[in-house]
Amino acid sequence: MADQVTLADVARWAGVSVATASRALHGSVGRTVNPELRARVQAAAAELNYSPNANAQAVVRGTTTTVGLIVHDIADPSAAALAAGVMAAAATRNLIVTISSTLSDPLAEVRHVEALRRQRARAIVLAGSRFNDPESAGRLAEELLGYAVGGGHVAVVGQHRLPLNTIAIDNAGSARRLALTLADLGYRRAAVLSGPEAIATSEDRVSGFRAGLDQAGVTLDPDLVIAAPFTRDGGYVAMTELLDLGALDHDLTEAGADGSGHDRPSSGIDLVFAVNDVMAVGAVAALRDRGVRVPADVAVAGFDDISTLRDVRPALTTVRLPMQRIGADALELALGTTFDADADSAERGARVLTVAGDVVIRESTPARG
Amino acid sequence: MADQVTLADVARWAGVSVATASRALHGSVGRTVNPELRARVQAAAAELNYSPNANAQAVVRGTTTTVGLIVHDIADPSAAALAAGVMAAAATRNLIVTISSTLSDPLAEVRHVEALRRQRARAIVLAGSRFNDPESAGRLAEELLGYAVGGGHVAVVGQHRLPLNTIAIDNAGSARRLALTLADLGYRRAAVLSGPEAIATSEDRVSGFRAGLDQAGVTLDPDLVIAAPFTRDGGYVAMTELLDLGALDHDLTEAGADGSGHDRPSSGIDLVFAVNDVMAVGAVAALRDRGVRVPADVAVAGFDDISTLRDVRPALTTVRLPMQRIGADALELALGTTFDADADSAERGARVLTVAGDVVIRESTPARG
DNA sequence: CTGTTAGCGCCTTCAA
DNA sequence: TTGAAGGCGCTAACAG
Repeated sequence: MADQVTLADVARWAGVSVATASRALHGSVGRTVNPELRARVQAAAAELNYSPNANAQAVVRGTTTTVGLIVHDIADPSAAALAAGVMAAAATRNLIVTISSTLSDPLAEVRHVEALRRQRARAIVLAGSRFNDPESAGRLAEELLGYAVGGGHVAVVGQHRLPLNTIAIDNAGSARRLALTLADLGYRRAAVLSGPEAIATSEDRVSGFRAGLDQAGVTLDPDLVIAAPFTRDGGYVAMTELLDLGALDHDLTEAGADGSGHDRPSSGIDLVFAVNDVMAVGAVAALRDRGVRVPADVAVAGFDDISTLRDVRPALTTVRLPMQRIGADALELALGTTFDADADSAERGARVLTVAGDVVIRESTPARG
Repeated sequence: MADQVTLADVARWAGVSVATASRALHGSVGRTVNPELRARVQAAAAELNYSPNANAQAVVRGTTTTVGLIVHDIADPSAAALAAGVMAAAATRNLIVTISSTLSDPLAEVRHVEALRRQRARAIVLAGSRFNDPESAGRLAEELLGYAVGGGHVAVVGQHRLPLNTIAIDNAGSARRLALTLADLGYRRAAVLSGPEAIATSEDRVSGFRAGLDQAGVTLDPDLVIAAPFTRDGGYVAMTELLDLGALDHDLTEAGADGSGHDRPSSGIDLVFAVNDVMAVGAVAALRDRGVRVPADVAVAGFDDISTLRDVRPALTTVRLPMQRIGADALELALGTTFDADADSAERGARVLTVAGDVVIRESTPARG
């Protein structure tokens, strides 16, 4: 490995002092340098293939040009959209973005904050799905607060109930409105495909959905809430389980058997709500594989309004969340506020932005007669 | 902003020297430290909320624990999958991943490599789609080589024809095989929806596809190759343009007008190849909006086999690329080899892995009678 | 305008 | 085993 070229090398080669070289290359404030010397320094730098050491700069300047983003899984389209938003906002400020995925490991979340803190990242945007795990939650809070007290800027996407800038996504309220709308359309027997119990986002959507149904006078049978991984395959498996439970039996047997013209007796479900679009797509696939028609035999709704899924047919009823925008806002929010350890949340200016989703009704949940 | 706690603070608080504190916390090689002292130091660190300064460590150690990944657009599912692979591989080595999107700007690619180089990133995985722009290509090569000569580890995904570790994706060959397979199925008049001309990936797929058709004795009318952005909407727009060109006219008018029973005369196309799945989906949407049935009226094929699109119907014929695996391999490849400036490509051990895609025929391109 | 001189926070010889 | 001191690459006073 060839040795790194340092500023001293450049200065020597150009016949100036390191101070001059530094000023010529990066221009100290107020200071100016002779054009001819500067040209010489720049030529030397180019000649020697010099690359300034950002770490050394960070040490002396006490700050970096890096921001950190922590997400659940970058392969999740929703997280990718958020990341794109953060990166776009970062680009306008000439900042570099470091991304890490927690892959559903609460401790990974803590480790990543810790790492970002060591790097002296200028800001951290934490969008890892919240976990319902008290221990890791405590350590996370500690780490985050330690970072913030040290002058770090933070924004949390999804409520962590911490005295930090937050973009709260109203999962519960949005799911509630979705449920109300669907009840209005005539749906009366729903099943839910939820994510892992440890993920609060999923739980909020389920409880909000249930609240909405309650409000509409529709009850949700607890046996019809199936937990599974947050993925497409999770949706497929959960839906299959639901079918094996006989949740839809009237459609496949009774309706055909009695031929009475009464379809969908109260024993069978008429609607499946998956806590995210990806799971919903998996559910639709499972239904199709079993010969169940959507929405003729059963309706399906999701959550997120993932753009790459906007073209699946039947078009999916869902709740739209502007993730890219949220990502950009999160970074701005983080960077816009400084943390003062001696003030309480409000005085300190920790701000909370609440984002509600838009219910989008599409083909997968038509009005029922 | 509260001031940062330094190692000196911790040492003072624990009543030891900074040297001892350093060794207690990170354990220098060969050196060992009294258990009791170490406990005291660790207690002090915890008490003071100490966070080691990774930048300072990087300066003195001359290396970091960061790897950089450069992609076209992280919101592109294909890139996100690659990123997930890189991150997974990085996690096993305790490395942090910095991601940046070039957003189709060739100069951004150069800037990002430059930034990563300053950060003294331990490795760079460059997967930004290659641009057919000689100037930026030259600067990119210069920057990349400068980084490699300085001891940096690099892997390039997609051939850059540089003496660097490369994971070559056989876009042309794969597209060729796709074309051959489709010709075998009976397709005779194809149109192509390509990406921006500056992106080599797109061009390779187009030329490979054309070569395959040629080999099968089918010609591709140059007027039927439409360039558009690499996105879903790009696919939609390009397909609309194609329809406005009258590429499908026989289906919508002639076939109905003459009622001769000869459907699909040689004047109309029977197949549309979009250079990636996302564009293909946009194309299908455009067709649907115009009342054209897929595959009954025209067949559609894509490229990438994006997992979230695996459930769209009709299921899309495409070429499968194992992006996640490629990402992981790319990082391993980069980290596994050291660059020796005084050797040529082969001696130096710059390795080239070629990955071919698998042609996957699905409902969108059934055999034609 | 330029050069000299302190550091920045940390690790690592080198003595003790 | 511990501590003192030098140095990593760079910037920012401070003189000249």
